[in-house]
Amino acid sequence: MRKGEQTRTLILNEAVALASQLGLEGLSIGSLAERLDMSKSGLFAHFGSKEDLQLLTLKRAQTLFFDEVLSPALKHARGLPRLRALFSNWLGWVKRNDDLPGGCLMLAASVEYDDRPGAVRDLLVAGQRELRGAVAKAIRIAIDEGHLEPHTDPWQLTFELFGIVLATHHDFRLLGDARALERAGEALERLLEAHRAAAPRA
Amino acid sequence: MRKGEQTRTLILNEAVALASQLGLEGLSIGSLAERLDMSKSGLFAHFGSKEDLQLLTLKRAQTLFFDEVLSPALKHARGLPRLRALFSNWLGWVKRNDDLPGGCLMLAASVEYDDRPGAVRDLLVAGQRELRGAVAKAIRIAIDEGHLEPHTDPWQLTFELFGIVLATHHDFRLLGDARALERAGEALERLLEAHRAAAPRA
DNA sequence: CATACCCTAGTACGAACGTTCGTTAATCGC
DNA sequence: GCGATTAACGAACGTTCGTACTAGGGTATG
Repeated sequence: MRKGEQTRTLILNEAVALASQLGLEGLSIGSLAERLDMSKSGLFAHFGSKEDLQLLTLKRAQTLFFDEVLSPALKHARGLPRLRALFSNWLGWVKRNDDLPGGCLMLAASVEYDDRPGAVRDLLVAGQRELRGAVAKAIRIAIDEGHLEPHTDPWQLTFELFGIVLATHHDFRLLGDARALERAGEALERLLEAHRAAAPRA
Repeated sequence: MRKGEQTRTLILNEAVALASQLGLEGLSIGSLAERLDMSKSGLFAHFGSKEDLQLLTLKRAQTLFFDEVLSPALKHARGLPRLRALFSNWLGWVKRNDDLPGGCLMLAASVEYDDRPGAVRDLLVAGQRELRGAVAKAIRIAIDEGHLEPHTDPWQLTFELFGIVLATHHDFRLLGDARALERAGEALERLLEAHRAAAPRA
């Protein structure tokens, strides 16, 4: 890897951490440079504009998410086990503090850009659509496997799962309530129980 | 009412709208003054500092919320009717566009300040605690009335209700998905059904 | 080892930020 | 209606913002 490319990666990693605390808009080139012991201009040269930096920062966070939440879940058995793994990984992502000290960046950016049209918002929407699709697919597979009852609506269940994660994030981050994780687990179980197939096919 | 007091109210109303779009941090005194055809210094004189403006803006939004969501719900019959009214009002708050063009200000501020200690965060936490307490109380009443089964955990149910609202806000605001409101209704029904008392006492 | 390129730092810019100042104009209580 | 109080203004403060330049040193390739 070229020198520039590796410092660029270094910059983006720090940018993800900083943006998770200050938001994508609050993330400033000056403070980012200071954190990395670089000059503002030297850092800026890596990105043509601030929007580029924001987009690449968001993309980096999305990649991290898919690598650490979605991808590992695919290693688990199709159906409920995979769905549970996905949920568990997701909660792990929510509470991770090392490279996301301010909580999920996509979530923060969603609130920030939900009424600000542009490339950032488009990227957020695309990522969210991809995530929803993946969850819904996992649910559909669980139905096919006979783990969930056939009448289960994958999109509705995805919606409710997402709600649990959002509430967990909120309680864990703002209120500092660690019990939110147990609450999330309980909510998941009740949700799955309500849609559990009467008699497993296999 | 004194002259200063009424322009102050005018300022705060506009501040709530602007902050709902740009966040409490993104809300700048200059742009706010421009919107109101005032001078920056004239506006600033009403508040000793930007943090004061932020705090008063947030308080105004909280008052609006309690007046339009919680308070009207108390007029409905104790138990499930009141709980449903509360939820319905809440969804109405989420989708209102006139004075909250950028979505719920408390929610935006929560994401912005969840990792920024200070007076703003404290106010947010206090408001959230009050809200949670009110919802949990409504649930407890519904249990006492025999509408929900006695083993229902009010805090757990409050948590899950909150999750549904959060997911609705997200889908409605970021994805522009109006079906989120129907999804929320369906999720509420499933949740209430799971906790419904077998035989109503009254 | 030499050369070409790629980084990075330095400097400067106009604009916007929150804040303070002194002053004028409007409003209030008597 | 007069005098005291309050509301609003315009200008300027120092700082930080994102963004252009110009050089010079480090790195990788021939």
